[in-house]
Amino acid sequence: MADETTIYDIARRAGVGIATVSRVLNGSDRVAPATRDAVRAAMDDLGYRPNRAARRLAVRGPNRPRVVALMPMFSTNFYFSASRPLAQGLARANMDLVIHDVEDRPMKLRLVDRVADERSAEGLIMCSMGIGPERQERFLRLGVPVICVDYLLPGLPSVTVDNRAGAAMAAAHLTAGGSKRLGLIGGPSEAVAFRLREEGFVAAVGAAAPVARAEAITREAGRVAVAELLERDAQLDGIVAVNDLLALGALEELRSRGCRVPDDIQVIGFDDQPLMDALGLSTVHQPMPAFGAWAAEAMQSLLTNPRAEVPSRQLPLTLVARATTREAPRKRGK
Amino acid sequence: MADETTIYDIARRAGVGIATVSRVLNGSDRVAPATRDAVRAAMDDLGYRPNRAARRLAVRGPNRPRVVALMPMFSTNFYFSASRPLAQGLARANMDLVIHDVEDRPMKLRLVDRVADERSAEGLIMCSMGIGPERQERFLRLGVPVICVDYLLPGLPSVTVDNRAGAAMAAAHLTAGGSKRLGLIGGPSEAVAFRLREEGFVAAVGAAAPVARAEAITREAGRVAVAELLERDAQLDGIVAVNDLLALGALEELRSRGCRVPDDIQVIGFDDQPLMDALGLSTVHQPMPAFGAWAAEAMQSLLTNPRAEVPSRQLPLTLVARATTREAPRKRGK
DNA sequence: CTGTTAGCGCATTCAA
DNA sequence: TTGAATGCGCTAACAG
Repeated sequence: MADETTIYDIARRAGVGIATVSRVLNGSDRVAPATRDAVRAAMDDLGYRPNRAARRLAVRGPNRPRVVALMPMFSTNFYFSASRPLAQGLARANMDLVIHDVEDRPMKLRLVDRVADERSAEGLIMCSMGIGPERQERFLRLGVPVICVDYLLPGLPSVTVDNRAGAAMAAAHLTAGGSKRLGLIGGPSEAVAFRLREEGFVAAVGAAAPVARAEAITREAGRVAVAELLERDAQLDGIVAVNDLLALGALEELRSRGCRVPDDIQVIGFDDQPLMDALGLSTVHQPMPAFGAWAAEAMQSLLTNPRAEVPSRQLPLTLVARATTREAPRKRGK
Repeated sequence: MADETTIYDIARRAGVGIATVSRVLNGSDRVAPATRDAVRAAMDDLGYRPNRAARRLAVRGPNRPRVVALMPMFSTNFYFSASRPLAQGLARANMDLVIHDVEDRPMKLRLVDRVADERSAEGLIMCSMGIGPERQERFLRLGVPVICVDYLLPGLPSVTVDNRAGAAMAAAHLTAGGSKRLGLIGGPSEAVAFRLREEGFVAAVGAAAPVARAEAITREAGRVAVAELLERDAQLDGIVAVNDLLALGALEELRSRGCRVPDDIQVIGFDDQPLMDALGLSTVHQPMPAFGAWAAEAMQSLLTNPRAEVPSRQLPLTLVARATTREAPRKRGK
């Protein structure tokens, strides 16, 4: 918008030819110091910024594919764990990765439309979020593959886990350990994964079980949530949290109230993010790096052969029994 | 290299004009299905990939500044914590962030040269690593600002902490708590920050103190390292680790051997990465998000005004006394 | 519906 | 040391 000054402008301003401008731009030493300074002065005056696209086109720079990944980093450690293999996989395939931290829905739409409008990427990775049908259609027409990570979208390749089943598994584990009255700490409802886990829990335990939705993915929010749960039913003897941090917060609150875990109340989280083993939290393990690895591979094959058949994949969820539940630990206890 | 086919090639191959090719490329519906298919077939045959630079130039797409950040994500959680504010800050300033996970020195050099050769970025952020003088000079000539995060490089704006002082502070804390014989768990020597912390420790405690360098930044490596330390001096009663994960591993090993921490041996880490409070690890706190925030701001001002004076900044390190050391916790204990 | 013709902003010969 | 001319690959009118 504001940046429309070109080398022609500055050439005129400095009273030289565009070739000279180009020279100082590229740090050539075949320019008289005097003219160089004049050109630089002109550039400063006009607030000149070289146009990257034009430069690359002119130098016939390699046309490395670029893929942009949209992710709500806010939530958890999940994205960090998933990003690494993603970045490495794409790098190996010689592709650039642009990561955008999406804060809300409007921002998501803006970014998505931007890559479509500006053709700024040859591939799009949506993490934990969808993309409207019309936009999906648009990318299809543009020939820009879109894949989903941690989000199931019919018609698009995606990696997911069965969140419902995972939550049910967690509940069953507590029940097997002897808990009779379970409660759930849910998460912000914008996150589909949390909603699904909540559904899975309710389906398994019954609609009568108390549910408290944390407002953020923090330990503090977890503490608040258990408090709410206990207020609704002081007899609760089992807590399922849709996320490890929430479970950790619950744990802290319970302990500070003198509750013994897992003797009085069992607690289980979800994700098995790093260090949960050190903290002894029982949880549902999600193979986070596998999400990123799959995405990198899927994108690569899609960019190699646009009509490639990339099957969606459902990653396994495994229960990891540790110190906050009563059932005997099995494998994966690490 | 391999990708030199242009719309001219596919136009000829399909027996149509380049405009038509461009149309199918952009998903226009003003193309006869038959010709569309023919064009697509031609594109497939020739393995055509549109040149992004050319498209952007043609559509007069906005010339959003791009900054690439090189970081060795391998090491720790540090980069994750620092990346978020970086990404958000740059996004707010309307700049694109390309993150590269650098695995080793050769890779670093390749990437650095690439952004210089291809003029693929208007700004460069080096995390925890340097850039040779000649390359630095080259970027200067190209007018591409380079800034350093977690690495002190004379002549370049940088954010750092005083790693030496931090390690000394850690050692002093153990001493104040009564430890007489300290040992250090160092890190891989490629990482300058670890080297500096080691130096700081040695300077404070004396060259006679045992040092064991972990081969990786993992708890397992930490266990191995303490074992080595104890073998060298079974009377050790204080361990300083250059990183939290290493300290955690040490803690595990010590406990598994029946050592009581902090009664028999005090342990302190470095970084204060997330969850360290929950684990009760005493450590030296590093304001990780501040690194990213500074970088975003510095880069923005540099791109706004190339000749802006961006002063380097040294962030404060604070000691956080928790359950693995004997000194009474002060502020920041959380 | 489709082909022709101009640029987009810059790097680069090639002369001067 | 410098300037004029040419082309990079593609999109966008403008004719047909």
